[in-house]
Amino acid sequence: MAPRKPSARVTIRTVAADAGVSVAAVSKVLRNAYGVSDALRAKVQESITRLGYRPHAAARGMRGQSYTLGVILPDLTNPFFADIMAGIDAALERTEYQPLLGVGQSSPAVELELVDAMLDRQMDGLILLGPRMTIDRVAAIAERAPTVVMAHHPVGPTRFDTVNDDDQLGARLIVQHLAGMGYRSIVYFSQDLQFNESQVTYHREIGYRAAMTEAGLGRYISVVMAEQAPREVRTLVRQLLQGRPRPEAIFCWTDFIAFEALSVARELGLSVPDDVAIVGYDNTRYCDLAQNALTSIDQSGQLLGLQAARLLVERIKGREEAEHLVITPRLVVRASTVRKNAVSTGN
Amino acid sequence: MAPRKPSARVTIRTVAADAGVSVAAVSKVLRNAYGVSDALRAKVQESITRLGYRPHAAARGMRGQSYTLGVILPDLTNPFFADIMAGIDAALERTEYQPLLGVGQSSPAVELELVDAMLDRQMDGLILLGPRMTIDRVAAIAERAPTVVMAHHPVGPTRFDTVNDDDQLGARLIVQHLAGMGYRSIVYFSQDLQFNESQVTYHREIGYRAAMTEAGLGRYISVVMAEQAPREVRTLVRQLLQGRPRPEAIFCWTDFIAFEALSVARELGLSVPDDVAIVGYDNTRYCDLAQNALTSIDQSGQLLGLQAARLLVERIKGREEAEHLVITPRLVVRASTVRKNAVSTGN
DNA sequence: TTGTAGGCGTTATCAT
DNA sequence: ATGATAACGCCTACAA
Repeated sequence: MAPRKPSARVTIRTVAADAGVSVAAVSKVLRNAYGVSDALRAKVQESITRLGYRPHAAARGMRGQSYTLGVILPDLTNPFFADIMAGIDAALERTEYQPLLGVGQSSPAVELELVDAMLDRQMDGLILLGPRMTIDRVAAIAERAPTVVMAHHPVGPTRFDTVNDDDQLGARLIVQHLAGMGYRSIVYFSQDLQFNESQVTYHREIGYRAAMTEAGLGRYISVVMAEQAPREVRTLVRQLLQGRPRPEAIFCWTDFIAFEALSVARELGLSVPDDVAIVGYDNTRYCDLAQNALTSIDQSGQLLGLQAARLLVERIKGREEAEHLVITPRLVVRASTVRKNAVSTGN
Repeated sequence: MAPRKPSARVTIRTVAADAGVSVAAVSKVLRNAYGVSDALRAKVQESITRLGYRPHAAARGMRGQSYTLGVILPDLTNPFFADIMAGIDAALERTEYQPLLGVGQSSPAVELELVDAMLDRQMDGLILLGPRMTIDRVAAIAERAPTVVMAHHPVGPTRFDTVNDDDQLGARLIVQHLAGMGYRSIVYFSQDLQFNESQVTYHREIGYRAAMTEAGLGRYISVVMAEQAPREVRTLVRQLLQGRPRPEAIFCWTDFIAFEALSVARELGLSVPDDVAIVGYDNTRYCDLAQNALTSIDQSGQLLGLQAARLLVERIKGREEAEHLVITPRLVVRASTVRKNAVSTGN
C-alpha cells in the first residue's frame, strides 16, 4: 500500500525558492504585511497558486493566528441555530477565518471543556451561543481570548461583546398581541435554570410581567418552569391544560416547547386557538407548517450571526471597548393565536 | 487595561523542571509511550495537575497528532444529526480526541473547502456525514487522511470506512407496511441530485422499486425529485396532491420533506391518512408530535455516530483494511399511515 | 525592500 | 529507564 502522503509538503520555503525570493517576503505577502513591492507580490502569488501552497495552520498557530474561530452551540436540535450559522458563514465568507463548531450539550461543564479544547487549539476567538454557564465564567473566558456572546445578556461592564435580540420587547409584543385578541390568563412557560439574570428566558419573563401589568392582567401573571427534556415539558403542559381554570394562552420561551404544547393540546382534544392559544419564540422554519401555524417572534438569526462574526473579527483585530448589539424582534402572527370563531360569531 | 495573558504559559518544560525530570520523560507520560517507570509517571502526573498544564495543540500538530477530529455535516436544520453527534460525543468521551464540526451547506464546493480547512489544521481524521460530493472526491480525501463516511454508500473497494443503515431495507419496510395497509399508488419523493449511486436516496429508491414490484404494485412505481428548498418541495407536493389520480401514499426520503407534505395536505383540506398516507425517514423527534404523528424509519443516529467515531479512532491508530458497517433500520408506525375510518365503518 | 536567524511547544530519534 | 536534541512550518525582530 502506498503511504498516506506520497507528495512532499509545499512549505513557505518551497514557494520562496520557486519565486526566487526569501521566506520573509512570502510570509509578508501571505499576511498582507507592510513593505512588499507589487512586483514581488505578483511573483509570489503566482508561485503560490501554481504550487497549490496552503499555509500550515498549526505552524501559524504557534507564532501568530490560527485563523480559526470557535462557535459553541448548546445543542443541534434547535433549527434556529442553523440561521445563526448561516449568518456567521456569510460574514466570514471572504475572510481567511474558518468557523468550527462545538456542541455544549446544554451543560456548563461540557461548555467549559469545549472552551478549553478550543483555546488549546489556539483559536483566535470564540462565539458563545446561549451559554448555560454563569456570566462570571463567560467573563473569565473573555480574559483569555476575544469573545462574543449571543443570546446571553451582559450585566454591568464587560470585556466581551454581546449580540442579542430585545427579549423584553419580544415578550411584550407577544403579550400585547394576545391581550389585543382578548386573551387574559396568559401563562409564561420558561426554562428551569439556576437563577441567572443574563439568560434570555429571564429577560423574556421581565417583559412578560411588565406587559401583563400594563395590560391590566397583573392578576393573571403565572410562570411555569421546566427542564427542556420533552417528557417533562409534556407533563407540565398537560397539567396546565387539564387544570381548572385552564389558561387561555401559553407563551413558550422557544418554539420547540410550543410544538410540544401544540401536541399535548391536540392529544387532549383541545382546539388551538379556540380553547387555548399558543405562542413560540424564534420563528424557526417549522412555525410555517400548517400543522403548527405557530405565532412566534422573529429575531433574524442570520442577522444576529452576521453581526456576531463581524464583532469578533473586529475584536481580534484589536478593538478593546465592548459592544453590545440589540436587534429589534418582530412578531409573526399565525393561526395559533387568531380565533376562528370570530367569523362564526359574525354569521 | 491588563494584557490578555498575564500568566506565562505552562509548557512541557515547566512541568519537566517542576518534576525534576527531562522534557522527553514528560512527553512520554503524556503519550503513554513505552519506557517510563511508575515512579516517574506519578511524579510527572502530579506536576501536571498541580500546574494545570495543558498540551499546546498547535505545537502537537506540528510534530504528532492534533487530537482533533473533523465532522462535516450537510446542514444544521435536520435534527437527525443531533442524534449522530450525541453518538460521536459518547464514543469520544473518554479519549483525548475532540470532535469539531463544520457545516457543508449541502454544497460539494463548500464541503471540499471545509475538508481543506480541516486538513490545514492538522486534523487527525474526518467524519463525512451524507457528503454531497462525488465518491471519487471522497476517495481522494481518504488518501490524505483517515476518513469515515456516514450515510453514503461505498461502491467497490475503498480506503475509507463507511457506516450506513440498510437504506434498501428501510425503503422496503415502508412499502411493505403501506401495501399491507391497502395503499397501492405509492410515490417515492426523492432528492434532486446529480445521479450518484452512493447517495442514500438512490439506495432507498432501489428498495422502493424492488418492494413495489414484489408487492405486485410495479405499475404504480413513481419517483419524484426535488431540490431541498422548502418552497420547491411544497410546490411539487401540491402538484402531486392535486393531480388526478391523486396518489394514495407518499414516501418521503427524509422526515423534513414529510412534514412539508403534511402541511400541504392540510392546506388542501385532505385528511392524513384517509385521503393520503405520508411516511418519512430518520424518525427525528418531531415525528412524535401529535400534529405530525409521522410513520418513519428509525436508523438509530446515536449508534451510527458511535460506530463511526470508533472506526475513525481505530483507523487513526493504524488499521488499513476498510470496514463497512450496516445498521438494521426499524419501522415506527404512527397515525400518518393508519386509517381511522376502519373504526367509523364499523359503526 | 529584502534576507537571516532564532524561537514557538511538541515529538521522536538516538545516546547514555 | 531516562535524557539531550534535532526537526516540524511559520512569524518577526533585526540586519543589510
